[in-house]
Amino acid sequence: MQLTPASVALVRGAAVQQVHRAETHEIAPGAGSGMNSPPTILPAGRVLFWQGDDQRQQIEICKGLVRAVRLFGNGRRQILAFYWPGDIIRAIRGSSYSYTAETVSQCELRWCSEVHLACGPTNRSGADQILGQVLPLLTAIAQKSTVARLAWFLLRVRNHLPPDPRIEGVLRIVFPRADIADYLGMSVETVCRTLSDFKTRHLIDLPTRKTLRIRDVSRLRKIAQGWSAF
Amino acid sequence: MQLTPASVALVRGAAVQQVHRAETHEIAPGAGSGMNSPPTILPAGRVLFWQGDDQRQQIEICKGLVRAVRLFGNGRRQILAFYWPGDIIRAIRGSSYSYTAETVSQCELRWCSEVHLACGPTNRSGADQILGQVLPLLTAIAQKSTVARLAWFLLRVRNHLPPDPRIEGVLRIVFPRADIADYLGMSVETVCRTLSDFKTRHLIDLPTRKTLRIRDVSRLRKIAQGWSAF
DNA sequence: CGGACGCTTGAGACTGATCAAGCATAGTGG
DNA sequence: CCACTATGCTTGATCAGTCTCAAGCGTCCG
Repeated sequence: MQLTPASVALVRGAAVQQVHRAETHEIAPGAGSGMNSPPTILPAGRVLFWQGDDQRQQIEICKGLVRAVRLFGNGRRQILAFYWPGDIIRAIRGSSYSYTAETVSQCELRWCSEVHLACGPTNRSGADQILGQVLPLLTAIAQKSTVARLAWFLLRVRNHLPPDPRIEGVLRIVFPRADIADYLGMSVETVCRTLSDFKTRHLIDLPTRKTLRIRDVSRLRKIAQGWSAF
Repeated sequence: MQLTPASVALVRGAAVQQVHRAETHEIAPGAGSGMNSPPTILPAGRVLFWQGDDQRQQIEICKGLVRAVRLFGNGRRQILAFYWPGDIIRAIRGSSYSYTAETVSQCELRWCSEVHLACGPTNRSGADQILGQVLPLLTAIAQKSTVARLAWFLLRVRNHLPPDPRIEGVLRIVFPRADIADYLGMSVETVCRTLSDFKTRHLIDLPTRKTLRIRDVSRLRKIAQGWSAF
């Protein structure tokens, strides 16, 4: 059995941290030198850093998808944000309210020193960055129905999902359904059912389980705005 | 009719901002001088600053209660945090994801320059501060039942609520039920019902509508942890 | 004293979670 | 290359939890 973070989280107490740390990615060589390290390729399901770590590096995502997640003792988790190619992860240092970063898919990453990017256009603190992600999420979860939340989510990730090379206009869904569920605060079953509903209503297509085509953006927008189911 | 922020929010578009600004508190004299201004007393329901304002001052709460809230066009709102005596509000500058600050009860406030407090023990950015409030709230709303959320809330505010001078061990609930509802993402009716349930189960007392006595902290803690109703 | 507002309780409907079963897909080893 | 298996996905049935609508009550303030 391979230990994925999700399954490991079912274990309680100190053992969690132990196993967790065992599979943490070793920081790339030369990362602390002030120069950018060369890109690193990581498979899916690897941890970049743990919540509570004193993370002083920034991580640039060249390819792939990374999720920011809070893990709880009862096996549940809350995904706070997704990071897409071009994003730079700035960790929250010295805060008990930080998060764990994991690769969702295979990733090409670049560790870089904090100083190097401090003056760039993305000059925001890690807290600022996460807050910009979490505030809309909070209001979506607190105020929208599951249907509206999922529509909102699809519109948000639409511009980030990589296109499927085989069919024009089709996007590759790089995350499992469980990630959508743990991001939007709903069950996997409801995610599936609602996606099927969207398909039935010709809002989207699901050519395969891992591909998506958005057919009616404007109607999806209307659904995403309101509370009501449809 | 008196225009409270909540009722004004029912209006749409530009008019909202207009009326809103009309009742904004005028910044205390001398606030920008680098010296602390003398304490200011404000009645309940006044706005300290608006979401999107370029707020460069910090506000120390000497007495009373302030709420951080995001207002939406459809009349809904999401309360992000409460600030209690001793707290210092650091606004989020230059971010579209900032918030509005309003007095919940009569308040004694002190405007102070940002520099003055930059080296104190509360040396955290505004984003850091809000994030520390919002992350636990997000996970509470996303993962707990309404019952667990309310128990969690009561335990959180317990140490901040001012004691009622008349009866020993009784606290004054300074916020209306609607504030609890808009903070925890539930309806006012559910807040009422759940409080009544807690009373029936001897977890709390409600001597009057505005007073509260917590009778069984440990049982309340158990309820606050789990998803299950009781 | 009257009215407005906030609080409380009830009835009903409906959303969404849970449990359960079956199916598709990708990965593995013969 | 083909079973075989593990995993993730999908759909159905059921029901608890929570919202909505509605009505009544208490309290505060003019």
